[in-house]
Amino acid sequence: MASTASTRQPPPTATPELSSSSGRSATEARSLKVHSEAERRRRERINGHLATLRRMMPDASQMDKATLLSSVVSQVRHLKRKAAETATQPLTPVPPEANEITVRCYTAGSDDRTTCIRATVSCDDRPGLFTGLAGAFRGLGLRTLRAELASLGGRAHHVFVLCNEDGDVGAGPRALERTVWQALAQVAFPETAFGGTSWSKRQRILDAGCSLMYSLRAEI
Amino acid sequence: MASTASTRQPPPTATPELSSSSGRSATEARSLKVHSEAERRRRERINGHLATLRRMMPDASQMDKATLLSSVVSQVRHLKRKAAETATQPLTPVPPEANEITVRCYTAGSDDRTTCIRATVSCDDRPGLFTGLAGAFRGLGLRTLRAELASLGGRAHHVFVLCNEDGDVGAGPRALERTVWQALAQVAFPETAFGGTSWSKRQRILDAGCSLMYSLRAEI
DNA sequence: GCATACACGTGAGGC
DNA sequence: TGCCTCACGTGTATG
Repeated sequence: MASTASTRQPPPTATPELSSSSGRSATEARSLKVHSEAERRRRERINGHLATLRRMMPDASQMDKATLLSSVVSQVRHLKRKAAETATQPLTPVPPEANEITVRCYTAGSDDRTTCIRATVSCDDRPGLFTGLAGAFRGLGLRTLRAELASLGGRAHHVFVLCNEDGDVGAGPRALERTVWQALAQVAFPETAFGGTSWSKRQRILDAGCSLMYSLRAEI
Repeated sequence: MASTASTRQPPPTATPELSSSSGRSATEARSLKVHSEAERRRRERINGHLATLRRMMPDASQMDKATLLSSVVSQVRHLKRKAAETATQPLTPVPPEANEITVRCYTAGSDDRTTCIRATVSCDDRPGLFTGLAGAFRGLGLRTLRAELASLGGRAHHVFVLCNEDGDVGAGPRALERTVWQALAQVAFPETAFGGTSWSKRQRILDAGCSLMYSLRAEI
């Protein structure tokens, strides 16, 4: 099934016996000719666009028409969703209502030497918050590779990607995560006395006093 | 041209005179029948996908097939470009090689009371740079609304959206831009003694000494 | 009448 | 061989 499709040669256009011999009047025959020619032009237009689509789709050179169109349908669906997602996500999303700090430590690159940290902070915004968070990383000897911040309606959401400057994880990734988390918590929620509240496992602590939820995720 | 296309009724499937009367053997006739039926199924598959595409495209209900396909081509092109743009833009792009600080002051919202500033900084990365820039805004009484930072290969690119905390532009937007620009320059390029170099107009200064280009843009 | 667009059945060629 | 896909010319409907 599915012959080469795009490289197929049409048979030499067997000219429909135009004149004489058949039970056709001359005008009938000519009108039939212009008709078939118009129809061929129509086919060429359609197949031209089909060929263009084939070139635009991945691995579509051997697909038959129906399969090609079906893949176009999926591709359009996929692209539409992707465009819609990224259109609302170019910057960090609208700051969520829940207060939350997440810290995840991972190794990037082919060698497992480069340790990266992804940290997010959602909290009430206030003057100096951003500076404070940035300073916290500096104090920990972490370099900021990427950062995104959105502030809206008194709420702020931050995303940071950091790396350990000396490439040394020290006491291990879990301990590093805990340290970062505590440093961020001190800046983001200074009013809350934060001890070493149960980092050992993923947990959610509902602080009834200020109606805040602090959650700590060891994985994502 | 272009009849309703999607609501067209096929003529009642004029069954090709199957048996008898024609100069066909019975097996020939039957094979011809299964052939034409297979061909119809094939057409139905293709047209089914075309109908799906028609539903997905805007205002395509009256298009003929060729026009529909041509609009699908444009749509896919458009979506691909959009997806590619936003895919590489969710974070700030790869840090450019040229050193540059841009500051633009504008009024956001329906009322012209809210003054915003968009500032970008491209420079060599170093520990504490991010903290320094964030601190510069803090020192100027500016609140950071949005921020993006990318650091790659020793280069860093920052985008900030700020607002004046007290909503007061003070000596006017141009003066504010100048102030912000100078503060950022002091952090980003401390080795360069930066005077009040010609803010008055958009300009580019090529500093031959360190092969850096500082450009200042009053508009974007 | 003319132009256009569609569905159809058929022949040809590829696995 | 049979099954599949394609291009073709035709009949027919619409404007």
